[in-house]
Amino acid sequence: MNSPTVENYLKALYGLANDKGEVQISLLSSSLDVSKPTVNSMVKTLQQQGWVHYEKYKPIKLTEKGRKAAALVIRKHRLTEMFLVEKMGFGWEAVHEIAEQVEHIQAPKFFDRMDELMDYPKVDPHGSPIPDKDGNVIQQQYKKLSECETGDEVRLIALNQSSKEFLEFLDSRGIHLKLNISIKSVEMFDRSMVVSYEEHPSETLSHKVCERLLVEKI
Amino acid sequence: MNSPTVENYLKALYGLANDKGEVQISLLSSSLDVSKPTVNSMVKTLQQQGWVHYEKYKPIKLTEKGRKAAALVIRKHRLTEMFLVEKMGFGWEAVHEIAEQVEHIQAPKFFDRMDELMDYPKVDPHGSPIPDKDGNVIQQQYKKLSECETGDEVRLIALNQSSKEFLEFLDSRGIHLKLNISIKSVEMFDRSMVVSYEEHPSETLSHKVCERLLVEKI
DNA sequence: ATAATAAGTTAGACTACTCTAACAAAATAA
DNA sequence: TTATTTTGTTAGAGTAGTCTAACTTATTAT
Repeated sequence: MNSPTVENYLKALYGLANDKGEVQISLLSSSLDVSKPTVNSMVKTLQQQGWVHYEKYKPIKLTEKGRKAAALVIRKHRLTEMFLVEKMGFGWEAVHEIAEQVEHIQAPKFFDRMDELMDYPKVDPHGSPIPDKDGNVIQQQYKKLSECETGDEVRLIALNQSSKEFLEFLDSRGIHLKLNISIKSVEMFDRSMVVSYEEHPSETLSHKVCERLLVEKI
Repeated sequence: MNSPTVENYLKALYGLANDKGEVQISLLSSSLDVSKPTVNSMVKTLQQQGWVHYEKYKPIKLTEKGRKAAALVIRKHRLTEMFLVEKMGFGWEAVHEIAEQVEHIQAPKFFDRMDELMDYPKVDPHGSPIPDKDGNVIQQQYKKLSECETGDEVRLIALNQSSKEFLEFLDSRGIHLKLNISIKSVEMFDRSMVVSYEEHPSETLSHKVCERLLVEKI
């Protein structure tokens, strides 16, 4: 149906959209690691096929059809990641690369079966929500750990931009989803936080790290 | 690494090779459903890349490098088929289409993990051998049911050209791998066979069917 | 042995996706 | 407000894989 290339453009547009749902050509270009002229011509094609709204010199915006198609690609990606972790025993840092390929498979039954075998998970191994079959996403309520204060008791529910390196860092500190964290203190100087959790009575986390940990108060 | 297209050409060449390991352009053309000029030009490319031996007007032959690469694609295909049946609950008639896509994924760990989870199966759901990681295949000993005689007791170990329709036909008769079959009689006229197995005291199988059932004597 | 048929090749074109070089428009800063 | 920087566009080209039309070589049948 859609080529892997088109699916990748849609997925990127979905993820890069700002509050107005708009994306600049240069952002898409750097994000997909293709040249701006390539993006420019591809966006014209996507526009003709009804995936995006686009006018010269204006930012790109997904159409409703495009938004839904993008969500379904993300659904395939996140179901795959969850399957790889839950049913195949991969670590959460290893699954993104494989899912980047598996997400382009055109076989709804394959993904539906994964979904069924996992008993319809709501989130992927990084806490990101899995869109439903109609492309609807349940947006969770969370705040950044960096926005919390001394004395707060929180639970880790998702991650922000989870790169392989970041995930390996979290592994090394014994940090995982659903972990309960107590904030011992916040350093004024660099906004780093001293926190405790499980067998770790005192760990210091930089502001960079705290911004990527998404939590709920408990 | 290799494009899906190249992987498909290699796989087809492997499967279509005659006893000398040779394949004609027109056979590859009809098998891949692309035109002969397309095959002609693609084969020149494959030759330059060292996948095949090829000279104008001569049949195509895989090089050792090509043979191994083809076997590894087939390995990915058959591991996937087995995984879909054993671990995901698909029927043997549904797995080929999905495996056709999954086989092009470039992630050795993914297939190694399937292999491990299934405890290193030797054959796929249709009884075809799964090549090992070096591309070596253990060729099984079998004969066609059509070559057997009245009174023979045989066990079904593999299928020949298992199309979706053929597999559904077998399902409808309760025929599955490892089934023990007794040959009651062979009809001279059309070479159909009357056989019995399990709860089926008498079933007639056409010569076409019997040619595709690969068995061993017991 | 020649005619008919099948198989293979060449030439030229097309689509999808990509690039670089050069230039134009928009946004930002002095 | 003008100069500078960033962003976006156009033009032109390239690669992988595909096609049809026309032709040649090889095989098969008479």
